[in-house]
Amino acid sequence: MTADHVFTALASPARRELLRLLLDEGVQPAGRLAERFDMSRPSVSEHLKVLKDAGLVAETRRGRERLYRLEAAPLMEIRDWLSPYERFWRDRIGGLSDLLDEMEDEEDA
Amino acid sequence: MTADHVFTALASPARRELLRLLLDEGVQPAGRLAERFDMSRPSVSEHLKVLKDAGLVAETRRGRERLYRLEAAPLMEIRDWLSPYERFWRDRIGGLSDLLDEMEDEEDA
DNA sequence: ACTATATGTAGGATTTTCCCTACATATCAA
DNA sequence: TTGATATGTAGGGAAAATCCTACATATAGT
Repeated sequence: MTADHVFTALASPARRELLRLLLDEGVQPAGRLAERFDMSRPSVSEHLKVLKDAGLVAETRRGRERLYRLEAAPLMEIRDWLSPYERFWRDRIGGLSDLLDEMEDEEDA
Repeated sequence: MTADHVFTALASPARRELLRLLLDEGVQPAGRLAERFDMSRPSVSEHLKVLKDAGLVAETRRGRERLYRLEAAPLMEIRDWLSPYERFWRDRIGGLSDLLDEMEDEEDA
């Protein structure tokens, strides 16, 4: 459930696709999700486990199937991690921070 | 330089730390960056290469050293990827989308 | 030219990830 | 109870990531 787990979970295209499916199509049982992949069902199940450990999905048991739903909250951590960088690429267009960076660099020149 | 490369690059704590150092302290030569890590200098060099391939850093040669600078633009892609999920976790507090998700789920009930 | 410095690359050992095929478990339906 | 369905887990093999120690290359300084 740490930020590290979240970054790791997002590193896999298959897992990002799982999140997308849950976002676009809502809660679904594991089997229905697995159908969409060019991969064995147990492998998809493993990916779901990684997502669950990262807190990105939650499961609810309904009869013999398990419904997975998106838990987007951990993505807030990614957003928070990202935000300090926004300033940087916004300013680069103006070129001001470029100048500042150059000056900073002169420290060891 | 694809989004996939960026996600992969961000999956490593060492590489995220490199980005943070460049953000907080500005342009630096490879050696000064490597000093901060509990890891061999060549390993840090490899991490820098991964970041460079992802477009997250750029290098400039100055004499015998290579200055690395942050290139935050690819992080915009991450931000874009993230944005569709914002709606989701914002709404969950109100509980409205929970209801909608439940309804969507009833499709196959 | 010669030595020291800054850095990337090669090659390899270890660990981790990814994906598969069995198999176990639980539930549903007759 | 019996058989089918839905799903997770075990075990293992192949591929990729990670990190290391040499080594090669280029520049700086004397």
